[in-house]
Amino acid sequence: MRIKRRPVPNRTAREISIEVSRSLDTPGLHAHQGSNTLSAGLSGAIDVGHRGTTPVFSPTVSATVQNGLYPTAVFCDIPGPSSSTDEPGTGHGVNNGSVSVGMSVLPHGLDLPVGVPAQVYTVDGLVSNFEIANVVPPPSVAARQRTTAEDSIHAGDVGRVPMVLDFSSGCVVLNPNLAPFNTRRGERQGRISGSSSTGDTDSPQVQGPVAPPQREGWPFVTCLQVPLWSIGLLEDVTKSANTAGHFLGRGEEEISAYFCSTAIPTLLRFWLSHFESHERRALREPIIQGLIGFLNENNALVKLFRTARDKLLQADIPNFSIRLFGVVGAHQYELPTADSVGAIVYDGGPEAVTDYDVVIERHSGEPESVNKLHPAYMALQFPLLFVYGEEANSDCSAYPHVPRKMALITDAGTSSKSTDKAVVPSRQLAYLAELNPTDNSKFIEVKVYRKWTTVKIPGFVPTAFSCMLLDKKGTAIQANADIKEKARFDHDLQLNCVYKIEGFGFDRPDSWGKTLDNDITLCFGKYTQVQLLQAKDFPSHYFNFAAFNELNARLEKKNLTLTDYIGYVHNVEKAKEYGGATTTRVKVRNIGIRNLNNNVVLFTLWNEDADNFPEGEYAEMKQPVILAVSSCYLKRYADLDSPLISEFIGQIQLSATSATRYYFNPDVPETGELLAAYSDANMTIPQLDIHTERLTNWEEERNRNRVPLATLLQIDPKTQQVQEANTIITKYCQPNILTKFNFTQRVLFTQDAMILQVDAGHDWYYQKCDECGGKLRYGYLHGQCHQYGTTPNPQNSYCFRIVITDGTANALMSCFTPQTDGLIKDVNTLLEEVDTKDPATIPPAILALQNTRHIFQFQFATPTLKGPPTFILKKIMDNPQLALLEPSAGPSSPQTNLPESPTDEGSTPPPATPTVTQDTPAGEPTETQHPLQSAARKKLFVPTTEEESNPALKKHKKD
DNA sequence: CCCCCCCC
Repeated sequence: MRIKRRPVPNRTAREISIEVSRSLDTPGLHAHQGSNTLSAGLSGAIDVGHRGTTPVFSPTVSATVQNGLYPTAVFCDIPGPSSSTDEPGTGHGVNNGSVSVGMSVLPHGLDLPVGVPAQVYTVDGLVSNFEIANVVPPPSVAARQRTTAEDSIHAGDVGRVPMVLDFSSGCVVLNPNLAPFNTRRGERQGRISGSSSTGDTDSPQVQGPVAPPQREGWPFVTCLQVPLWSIGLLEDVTKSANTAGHFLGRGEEEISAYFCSTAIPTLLRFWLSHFESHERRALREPIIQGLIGFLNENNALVKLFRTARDKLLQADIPNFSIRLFGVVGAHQYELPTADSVGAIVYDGGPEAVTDYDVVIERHSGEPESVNKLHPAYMALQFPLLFVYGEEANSDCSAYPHVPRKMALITDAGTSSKSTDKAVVPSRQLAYLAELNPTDNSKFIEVKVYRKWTTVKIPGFVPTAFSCMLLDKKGTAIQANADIKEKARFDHDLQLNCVYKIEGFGFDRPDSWGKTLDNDITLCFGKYTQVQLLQAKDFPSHYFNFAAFNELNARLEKKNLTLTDYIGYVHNVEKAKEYGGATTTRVKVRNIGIRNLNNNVVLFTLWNEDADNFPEGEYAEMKQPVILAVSSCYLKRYADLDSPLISEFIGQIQLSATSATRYYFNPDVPETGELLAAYSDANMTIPQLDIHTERLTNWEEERNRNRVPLATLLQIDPKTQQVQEANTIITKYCQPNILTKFNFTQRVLFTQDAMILQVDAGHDWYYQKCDECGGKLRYGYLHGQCHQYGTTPNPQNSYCFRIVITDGTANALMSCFTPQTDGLIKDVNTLLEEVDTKDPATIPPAILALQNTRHIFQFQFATPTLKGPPTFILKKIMDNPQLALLEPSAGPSSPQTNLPESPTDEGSTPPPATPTVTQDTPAGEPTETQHPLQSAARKKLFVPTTEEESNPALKKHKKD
């Protein structure tokens, strides 16, 4: 039953209770005299705060008072017969105007004034007032049984048997002398409205619960009003959280009939566990047995559920359940009239739900529909033990049945007696893993590890204060508080401080945005107590890192548990702003996180987080920087402009959420692993300081990426896939420099190197199609890129290969036109000079390049299956003037030519792919091709291998 | 109560 309630301070409660008393006079209530039932004997508890409203008290109270034997309910400040019937002889009747109903469980001191309410605080800030009733001052032990036994209704029977429990003697006695009250049986109404206020003025006046119960002089009071469903739940939940969860859905709870008397011993044991030993001693076994027996025999709800169980066991009633309906609004403090609560038979069909509020089947067999708001249901909310509110606040909706607190809070300062006695059952320390939603007797000592504001989307409206807490064992749990409490908890719970926390509730985590994998979230509320500790030895971090290869599965599984990830900071982009006045304005900052296998995933920070990334701090840090990110939302981010296949499919993105926090070089084992691996790599292979941006300064440009050839050659030559090649390359690159990583084509290196040799085994020139750049083979038509009837205009191009050395290693480099400008004269000029046009015969002018030294700018050719990487000459940088005229295919002006022509011969240079190979001219950097670049790339960023095998992909330009 | 993570 979930009822949203507001805290009601005593003063307010007092005021409200007056209204209640009026409503209690309504015939609708008194027509059912059994209304006393639920509170009979063990009842009479005044539930104020628990429901956040006003005391409710049953006719039992009146009866008791009238009887004069026991001071129970006294409604002061409220004119009414009840007050006047309070007999002086009781000596306890009036106590500061409070209502006293309940039962003392004090082992001694039973001369304490009765009628002093106990006030208990629920986790959500509600105040529950419980009072003592049926207290039997020792040595008298008495109880009265109602004299009227006319009621054939089971539930009603119960209610009219006030029970007196004398804990000092251990006796449980029915009080036969207790005058029946409310004996007038109201005509059964087909429909009972709990809120009705009409008619039936004949009903005995019931004194409205009134006085806001105030605690005075009672060190400890409790109430034995037990919601039987709570009893059931107590056990049920213990046995099976699932059952309990189902059981307590929202609003209306379907309750299995399983629990009846069997749960009671459990309850009592549970209850007893909260007493001090000396108190417990007084609660001797006979008493317990008596309680059990009493509840079994007399509690209307026990009967109700027993009836339900019996019904359920009847095979001919297939669709049977009990429904307890939530009571909301002003009706919640109305008097329980338990005799109207029979077995609640519910047909199970949709019509049954809509056509009736509740269908009650009495033992007599007569069905009766009852308004959902009928106060009978309030009886179900009267807790015996769970004085802190099974209901608790609405934030803790998932476990409304779970008692939030067990401790009764007394006001020691005003206590006239027994102030030295411990009146608040103390909680015990529990580790987070030991917490149980059914147990509120624990406190925790935790470090505030993270805190954030949970938001609701769309709109990102703040809904809660949230934090993640760590205990000493390293277990983590999330705690939430209503957004209204944010300021307080934000202040009281400081990051990385340790606190003792008690008085919290439990909830199920939201299915989305789960930060943790566990099934419990703590609920903090108004009465959550926080105490700063000077504790040490708390773990510094809690992560549940996903591996790179797990990300996809998590993504596809729609696993809404947020993801933690760790790796090297690969690169940090600047924050970019998108959108504008007409759309959504958003700031984005992407950070590449690379793992040990050189897989890079994107970590995205949004808006303020994007702005607040500590760029300066990061820049100061020693490389490499390990970055651990937490609670990220996994998604795919399709960068349609990216030439990488993986990005077309959609690169996996770790999108920051409000719960996300990130940590540089966190003190976790993974950081050590990453750093160790990085060091290993450093020892064997020096880091490449790669600059992807073209430098405008010539001198800088010609010195850009001066990576020793020996280093470059260490790059795994077996790499075939573009992506793999990229990651291999990035492995040797300094983090935080590369933002895109299709380096195969893009990264330009420079080196001062000597030409050792010209490869004589390779043609030195070829005829290149002017349209596609493909090789024109002598004697073969090349019509695939020319309209029929047009004449190809082949151009000659160098394609000789040279072996260069920088002193560290030798490398093979292919030289195509026009990138050989500056190295050798134009190919056509040379052709006119040579004696033979045979491309296999290397002209002397080319051989003369041997043993000359130059500044080469070059890039990787497409990795080959075998052998070390080869390179493509991009530019001779000996001479600045020449170079300035050269177009470039560097990263800032990516290669754009998409030459076609099938690679019918792998060793010949028909440049058929956009990828550079040692046999392929690495660019056709004519400016006119640029407009085609983007579209072409979008269509064509497929693997080289696939492209080569699929001629259809190679269409271009002519379209 | 549902809705459920922003960007190119």
